[in-house]
Amino acid sequence: MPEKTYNKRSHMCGELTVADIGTTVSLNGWVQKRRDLGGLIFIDLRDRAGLVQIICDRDISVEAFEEAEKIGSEYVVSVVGKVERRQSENPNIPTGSIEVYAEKLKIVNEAETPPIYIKDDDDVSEGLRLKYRYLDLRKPSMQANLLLRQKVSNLVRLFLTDEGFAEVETPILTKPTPEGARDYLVPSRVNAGKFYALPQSPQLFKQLLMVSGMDRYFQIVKCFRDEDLRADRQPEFTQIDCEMSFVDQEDVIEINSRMLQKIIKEIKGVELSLPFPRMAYSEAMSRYGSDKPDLRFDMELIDISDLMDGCGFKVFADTVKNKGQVKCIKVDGQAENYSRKDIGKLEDVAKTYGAKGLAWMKVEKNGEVNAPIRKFFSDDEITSLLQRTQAEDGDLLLFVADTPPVVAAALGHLRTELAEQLELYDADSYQFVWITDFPLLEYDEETNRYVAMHHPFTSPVEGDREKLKNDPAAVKAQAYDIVLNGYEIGGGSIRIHSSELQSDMFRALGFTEQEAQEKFGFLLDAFRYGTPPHGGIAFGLDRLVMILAGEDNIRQVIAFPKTQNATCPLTEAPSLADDQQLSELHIKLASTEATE
RNA sequence: GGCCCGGUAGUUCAGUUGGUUAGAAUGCCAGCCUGUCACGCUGGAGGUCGAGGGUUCGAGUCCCUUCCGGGUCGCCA
Repeated sequence: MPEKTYNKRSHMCGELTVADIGTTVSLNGWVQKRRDLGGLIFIDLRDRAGLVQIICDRDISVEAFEEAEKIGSEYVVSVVGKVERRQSENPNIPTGSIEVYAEKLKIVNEAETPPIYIKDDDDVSEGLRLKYRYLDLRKPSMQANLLLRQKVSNLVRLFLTDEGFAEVETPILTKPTPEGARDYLVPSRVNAGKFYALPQSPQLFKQLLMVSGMDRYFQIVKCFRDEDLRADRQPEFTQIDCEMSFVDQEDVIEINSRMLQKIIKEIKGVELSLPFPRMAYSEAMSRYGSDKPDLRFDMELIDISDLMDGCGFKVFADTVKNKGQVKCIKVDGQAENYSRKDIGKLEDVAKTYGAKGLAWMKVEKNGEVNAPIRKFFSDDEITSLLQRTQAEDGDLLLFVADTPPVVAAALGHLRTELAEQLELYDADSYQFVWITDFPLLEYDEETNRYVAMHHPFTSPVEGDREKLKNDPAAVKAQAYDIVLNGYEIGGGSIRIHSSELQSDMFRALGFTEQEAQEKFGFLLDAFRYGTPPHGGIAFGLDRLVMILAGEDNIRQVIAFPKTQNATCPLTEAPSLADDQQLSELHIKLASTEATE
């Protein structure tokens, strides 16, 4: 047997403690740092568990010392030595009370100087980090995030399995789904001119599993949407996907609330009480200007439309006359701290969401209202405004007048922007809220028809079935989103389980019988053979883990994410296909540029 | 598709109204150093200023185009 280049490992570096003093250990890891004092060499050796200091002294082993003189950062080395208490402790690392005297030291593999620093408090550009992701993932924080992710997945698997859910895999090569996000298409070689799509979610399959009597299903599953990326959006992402038979909305909310409660308990050690708060969609929009309100702080939107009806400020009065809204938020005690320039920046935020401007008033310490628009209002109007807003001396009021959706979006985002600036919430708190009673449909100006707000398989609430035919906009859905700290982390619905109602739904969406049959015929067929009432939910695992990890983008909790261009700097995907491949797939490129 | 920010040494950045040979820190290399832990000291190497074009006597700096990264609006049932 040839000698191995490394010694069999006895311990992980980061796991050694004072209890190991006196024992001889065998460690394998990467060289975080070498400190060469001339006659004495210190090495910080790193593995997944952490760092430990190795000391190389000629008096212990000349061979080990001479080997240590050759090593550089990120070399892979194998060390055998005795654990000793340190002469002077290093309180900055968990193993700081001990060190290992190297008796044997082997260089297992050399390393080029890494292009990025392997340490947590780096500020290397993300493009480089992704190009050298295998180095980036050596950082303790990134490893911790991946391990946290696994812990959450495990908790979910255990919990759902205990609750009687069966984990079933569904196809990745499947049928394009209209009515949703853009699909990733996969050409079929065997069926010329035809395409699979990657699933945006296993929606239809999980419903079919209910028809087949699996009763309770879950899957931790990759989903794909060919849409533009954001800090919390990747084109491929992971869902915790669940479906249950013979349940209503309350059942789904109950069981999933318990699951989330357990996750927060196990991961964060925080005991949240159930039930989580609920809020109707319309209430969330009117009070917080968002269907994913961050309830860690107040600063609610205050409707002053009625007070502004016929007021002297034409912008407000006209908005109200034209069926618009005037709303404001009150920023407690910040009148002094926001200069005109600061407010100008807030106005830019509001304008991003379609507001034409941002009006403001400052209530001075003496109770006087200071604002460029003060002159347009009577004293009575100011009095009732202050009364309505409960504004006190030193408060800042910010107003937006526009259509209800613009007012909601502008003030809603301003609210969260201000909360961030003013640190109005505890970063370690976890505030869940279920948003319910969504509209079933919304009118799409572009295509001049109604589209499903959730998806076309969502059941209307019991009483609204008839309205589907004569007043579609008024129909409420049995749909629910779960929101955590202002992030939508999951959503679901009770599904339609009768083929008649499903047909009515398709009609409301403007599908002909034939179109419905072409696109979803297999589902409608299945529904004819005895379908249980069913419903479910899907969570965005990446987002959930992101929040639990305290990160502000999901790339930090995904091992190999894509850039904003949906490319992978590491593998350089996507890439060109050669002519042979294209011809096998019966594909001819329209643009010649891409073939160069 | 739109808007905003960024791209200068391996890395993170500075670089004035356009003007000498583009700097710093860190990393890297060499030498010295037996208790360091952001080791220290001395010396050294290292640049297509993202790319292309233009204005100019002269461009890292101004203009145009383009590529890349990030944020965001639209989009994401």
